[in-house]
Amino acid sequence: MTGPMNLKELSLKLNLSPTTVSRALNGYPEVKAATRERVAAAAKRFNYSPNQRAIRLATGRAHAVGHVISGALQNEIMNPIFADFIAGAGETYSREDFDMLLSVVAAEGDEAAYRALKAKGTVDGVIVQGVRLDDPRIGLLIQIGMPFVTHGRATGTAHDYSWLDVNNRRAFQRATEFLLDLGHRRIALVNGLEAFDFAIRRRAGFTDALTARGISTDPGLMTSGEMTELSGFTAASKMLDAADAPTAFLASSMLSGMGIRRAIEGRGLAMGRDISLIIFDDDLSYLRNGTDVPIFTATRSSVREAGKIAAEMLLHRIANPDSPPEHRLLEAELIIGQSTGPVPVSPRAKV
Amino acid sequence: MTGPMNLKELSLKLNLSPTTVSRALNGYPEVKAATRERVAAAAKRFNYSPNQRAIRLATGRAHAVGHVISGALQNEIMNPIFADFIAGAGETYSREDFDMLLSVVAAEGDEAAYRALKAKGTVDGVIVQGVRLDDPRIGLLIQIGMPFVTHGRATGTAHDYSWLDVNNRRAFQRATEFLLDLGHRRIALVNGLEAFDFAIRRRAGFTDALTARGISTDPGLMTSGEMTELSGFTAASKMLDAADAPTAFLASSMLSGMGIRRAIEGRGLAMGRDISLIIFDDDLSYLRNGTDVPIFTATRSSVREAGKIAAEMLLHRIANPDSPPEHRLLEAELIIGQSTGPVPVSPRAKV
DNA sequence: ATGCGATCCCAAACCGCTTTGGAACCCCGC
DNA sequence: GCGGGGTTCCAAAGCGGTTTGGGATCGCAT
Repeated sequence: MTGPMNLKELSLKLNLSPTTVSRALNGYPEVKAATRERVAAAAKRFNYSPNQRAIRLATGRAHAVGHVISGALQNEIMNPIFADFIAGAGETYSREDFDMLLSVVAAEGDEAAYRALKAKGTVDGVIVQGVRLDDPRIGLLIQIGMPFVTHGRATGTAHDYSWLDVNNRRAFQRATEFLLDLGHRRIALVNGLEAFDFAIRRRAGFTDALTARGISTDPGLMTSGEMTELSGFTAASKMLDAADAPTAFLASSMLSGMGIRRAIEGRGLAMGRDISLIIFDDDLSYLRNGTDVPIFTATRSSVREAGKIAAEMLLHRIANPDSPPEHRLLEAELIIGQSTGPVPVSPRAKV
Repeated sequence: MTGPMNLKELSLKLNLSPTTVSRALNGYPEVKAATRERVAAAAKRFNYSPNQRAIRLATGRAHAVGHVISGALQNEIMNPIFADFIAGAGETYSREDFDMLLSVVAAEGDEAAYRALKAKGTVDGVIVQGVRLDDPRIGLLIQIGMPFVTHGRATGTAHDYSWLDVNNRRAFQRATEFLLDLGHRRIALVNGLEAFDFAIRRRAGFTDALTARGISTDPGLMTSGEMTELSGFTAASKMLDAADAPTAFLASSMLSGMGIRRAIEGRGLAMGRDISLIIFDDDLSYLRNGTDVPIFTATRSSVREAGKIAAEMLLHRIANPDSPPEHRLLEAELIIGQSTGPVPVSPRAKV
């Protein structure tokens, strides 16, 4: 016995055929209960675990799903969000005993990557992250017949497909309304890159809330960029130094929110008193919004949980390829922290 | 022709045996150049790409490597570092056409995960991240005969094994010396969790430099914890408010450094003038240390690059299982930014 | 012509599992 | 005592490649 125990050896020891042993272990009905137990016991005793490579060839299924991380996303803030999303999805996969394949490909190499996954047969389906406006990947995956679920919707796509998304529009609408209710009128939006669909929806929610109250949107109060601490800092700095500065900010991420806080405090102002701030909190496992009491007022939705659910949807889709596409829209909750307060009565002193 | 083209079909079209076609495509010498070209052309024309499942079974190799993310690491700052490391490793894998398997397992479930990877034969080797003191995984992997490379060394292990590490000790020693040369004498260390080996080495480098100059280490100036913004903030706040506060900080991560900066600036002090700060910069793709000019003085070593190299080492190891273990020690470079300066002549006013 | 080593190609075994199409056996009713 | 219907098991044919062990064919020296 050189290599690990295999089916044939095991069946020899049991004086059974490989067929029966296989069936016993896989729960097929045509095997006597007593035999099944005998087989199970032997399998455990000899530490038998079936060779996945053989199973995959025999069944024609990869028992694995792929996540393609394209270069376009590597350099952006998506990265830490990806990490948590993947961790969440990974939980589902281990529970269901699926493998997770990560493909890191150069920018614009994603189409080839999906085609390769299909041709080589290494995965049964894929999860698409970082969805853009009218994302071409959706059409491609439908065309090559690869099951998939997206995290985020693609505005402008005619196809029907399975997606999981957080209600970004509603989240930012509520956050804006909350600030309006506190008396704020000059509210700034520090958005993520508006090449991504989620950012567009967030802006829509923001402007929705403003126009509903008859407040005109000011282009000088809306920026879009990578969601980093530095970009948040520079965007907020510029706005705070301008005439008619905003009294409140709405930030698309925790990291840019941290930059905005620095800009606020660097001007001798107090966050939550002089200037209010609401962030979108992806509930990242290493970027907690405070320990007990939340620091930032935030619209929160766990991206890790999203990963978990998206993976479940995909596995369901793989098991039932002909079922109609599913859609899941998660609502973000509004968490009241210490970064918001009523608009100051007297306009703050200019710096 | 229902499914994708396979070897047999292709060989029929070419009037060749599957053997010859296989050999032609895989570059074996016993096939005439003309035939080889004919085969290659046909393969391309019919869009043939060999079924990975079949290759894996036939060759007995998985052509994949695994990364096990254990629960112990999911919640900590390791996470974003992991992400970049994995992205780097992923580059190597795609270049070499290997698959990367990510297993997310519950805390303490990692041993079982490694055993399962071995038994099921889904990977040819693994990369071990987040190495701890005398890490038990090293012995385990040697015992079950799974090729591996670690990112970080495990002090206290008797085994010889392949590792890649950054010279953490030297990096922190140099950083400390740099601060000493600037005249600082009260230097604080805000370290990562000292359950991890890298943190222990960093502390060693720190104390090495101090004692070499005859400065005694002050336990009140050394903390260890998760490398988050908040933990950096609280640690620095406490130290700055104490009598005999430090004039300089050495932080184990960008994130905790950002927290320290906030504590400094929140006290009306200027970073780089009143208080100096050096961070360890993992050069994370979404946490850049400034765009043009570095913000923080830092010891920098790209964790992404480390991932790339570690993956290369592992693939080499898989291809040459009997080669002796390799060791790679990367040196961090000292980047001078705006967060350090000579110690202030007059002790700063107490807050 | 004959022998002989290269060169080029092929038939068939094999990797370790699943799955199809029976076979053997038993129980039962008529 | 025999046909029919369950139950329980098995032999063998895949899955789609790789790899072993030759078999032709050819050029060339003998």
